[in-house]
Amino acid sequence: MAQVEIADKGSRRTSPAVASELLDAALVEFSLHGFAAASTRAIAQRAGWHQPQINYHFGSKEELWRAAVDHLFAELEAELGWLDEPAEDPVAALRASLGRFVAFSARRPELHRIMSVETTVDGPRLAWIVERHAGRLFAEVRQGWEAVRASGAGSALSSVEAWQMVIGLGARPFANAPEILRVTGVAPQVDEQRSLLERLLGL
Amino acid sequence: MAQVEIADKGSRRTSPAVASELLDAALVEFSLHGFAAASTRAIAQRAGWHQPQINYHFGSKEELWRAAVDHLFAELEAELGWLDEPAEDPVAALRASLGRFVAFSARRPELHRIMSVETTVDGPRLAWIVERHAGRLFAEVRQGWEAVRASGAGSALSSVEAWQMVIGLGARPFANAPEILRVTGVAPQVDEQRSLLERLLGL
DNA sequence: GTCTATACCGAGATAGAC
DNA sequence: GTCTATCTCGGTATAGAC
Repeated sequence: MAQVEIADKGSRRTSPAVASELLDAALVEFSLHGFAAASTRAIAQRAGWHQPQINYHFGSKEELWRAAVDHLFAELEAELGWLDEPAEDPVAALRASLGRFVAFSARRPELHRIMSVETTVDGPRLAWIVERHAGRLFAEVRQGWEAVRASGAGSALSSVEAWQMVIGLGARPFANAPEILRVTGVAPQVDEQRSLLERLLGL
Repeated sequence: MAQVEIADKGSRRTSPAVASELLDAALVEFSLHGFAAASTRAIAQRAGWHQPQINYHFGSKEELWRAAVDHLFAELEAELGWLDEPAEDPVAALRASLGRFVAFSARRPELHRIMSVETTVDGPRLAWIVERHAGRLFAEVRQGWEAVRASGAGSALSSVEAWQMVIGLGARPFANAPEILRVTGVAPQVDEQRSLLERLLGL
């Protein structure tokens, strides 16, 4: 194979991008196998570096996980670009955010995979991720949905129901794409999931 | 604590239920941590037996996993009680099956947890579970949904979309209940998820 | 068939040369 | 900062007494 799978023995490289490359590799491994089953050796190998560099740059596997999740949510929020929108037309604003969220979920299935695997048991990582990221995300969705409903638009659904639909139909299908493909024979598509959501939400 | 956490040292028990008890414990551990991260020690301890008995009764961790999944799907299919229904009224039949599925998913969140954690990567366990169980389940749902649509009832959705909704809104919320509770402040309820699904599906 | 003891392996973390 | 070598721990599986 032409691709380098691991740093050559005896060779010595230097790069300011080590941490960044380790983060990207960590996201893939953590999302595919979960925190406990992912190995720092596999992460380092995927990034083309050595395992002890994880401890050097991040201190521990747990801190690497937190840094990777921070990195991923930062990417999502940059794409959503909230906070600055004055929301003149709440329906158009929510439709736009929804479309960006579905596209992001398809491009970065790691986010929902990590959420899903790390949130079946109520442990410290769940508490951390909700307090730091997911809670704020839900608050934004709830606010957007209530604005839509107050304007007279949207289906007769609570914000919790709307949230469940966004996650269950806008993110989960891409995170579990291998399953859906094998079971139904078709892979989920961004446009179809988005239009399904818009129809069901009445946007 | 009154509960025995592990067999007492030096004591010696015998039971025809060893395998069954190990299966139940395995379902909990596998669903909470995934196949790789679950440990056979923890499974045996949860059941009150010793770790080598897993290899004695099942041969390997992998075979224990398959036996546990078989056991779980058998429970589901017994509850659904398909195959014998002549489906005179397709809407009533699907409504009834849907209600039973949602109730089962709440009572046994292990099923969707295992599906979710084992189906993000397209490995041998995904192929096994789809060919042996999930594929048949989808075929039943598709058949039921197409009968509903042919009778003129139901929302204008494909059977794949209906399937995604059943999983995403009828099973996932209970599998990830800790997350939903922390994020939204409310725990998913059987009646609410069922009525939400019936509304959206037009049943 | 149940149990103790242990072989063997891969994990995360660390020491220390460079 | 990067790398090799290694420590320690916990994992599955197995051997063999009972």
